[in-house]
Amino acid sequence: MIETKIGRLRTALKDLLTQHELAGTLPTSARFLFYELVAAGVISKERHGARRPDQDMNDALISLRESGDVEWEWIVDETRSLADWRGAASVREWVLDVLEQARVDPWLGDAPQVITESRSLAGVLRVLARRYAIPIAATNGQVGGFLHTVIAPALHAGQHVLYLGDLDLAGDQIEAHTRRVLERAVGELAWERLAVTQQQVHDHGLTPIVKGDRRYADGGAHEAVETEALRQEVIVEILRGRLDELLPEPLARVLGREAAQRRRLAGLLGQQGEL
DNA sequence: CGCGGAACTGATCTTAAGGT
DNA sequence: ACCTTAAGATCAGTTCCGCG
Repeated sequence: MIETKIGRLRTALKDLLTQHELAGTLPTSARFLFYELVAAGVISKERHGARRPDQDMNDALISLRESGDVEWEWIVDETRSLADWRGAASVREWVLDVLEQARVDPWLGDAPQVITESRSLAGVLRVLARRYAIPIAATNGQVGGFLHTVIAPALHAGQHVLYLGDLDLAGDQIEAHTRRVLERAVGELAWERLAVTQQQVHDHGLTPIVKGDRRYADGGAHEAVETEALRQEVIVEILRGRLDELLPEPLARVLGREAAQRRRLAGLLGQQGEL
């Protein structure tokens, strides 16, 4: 067994992914794995030279995926997507194809909007958002146009916004800016910071790291806790718990009605023959 | 007060160089 | 030939500092 740096990283990654598999938190993202390995003390967040601290891990991850030790599907790439507008042989068949995606709104027209700072967080929360039939978006750091063109038009005054972002200087600035832009566009929102909060840092015994911000003449030293410092499992539970509290009706009942309606509609369409 | 430049947020991949 | 490390690329958008 060769104890190389990349070899150790591969082993640590493989173990970590096995844990994710057992915990049911797959897929995950490279960024989460990185922070979890940092938290576990396997790798350092400190930069040595010009190479970024996550690059060794990414190299290890790529080789694991290419060798087949890690399923490609276990890691989501938040930066890329496929736009697919293909049709079916007939409209009837198309409707049958997409019937699985048809949802009943458990929120009576007032679903909360989830907004995350990082793409990776939105990626791992997406399965939950789908189950609860709510919209989810990542700002991906500082952003302007996207808020005006996509998010604001889908929001209304008073709507619940559940925000998840880093607990640090830049994270606060990003949240404040996001909220300012959206509230100026649609009016006051029921804005709630779900994570990371000072309370969670306390409850989960998280240790803030000291970050600098070289935009500031004095070095801008400040304490910071990244969202990924809370384990993926914990973040998922935080959102799930809040959504359950906000739901006007237990989710299981709505999902039951939804499935029954789908079956009836599939039955009706099936009797129509070729249209 | 306006503006340019630098720094920051976010994510991942490729290529070159060095070592065995 | 293969493995590891180093360094670079790419993108949009916001915020802060300092200068004129």
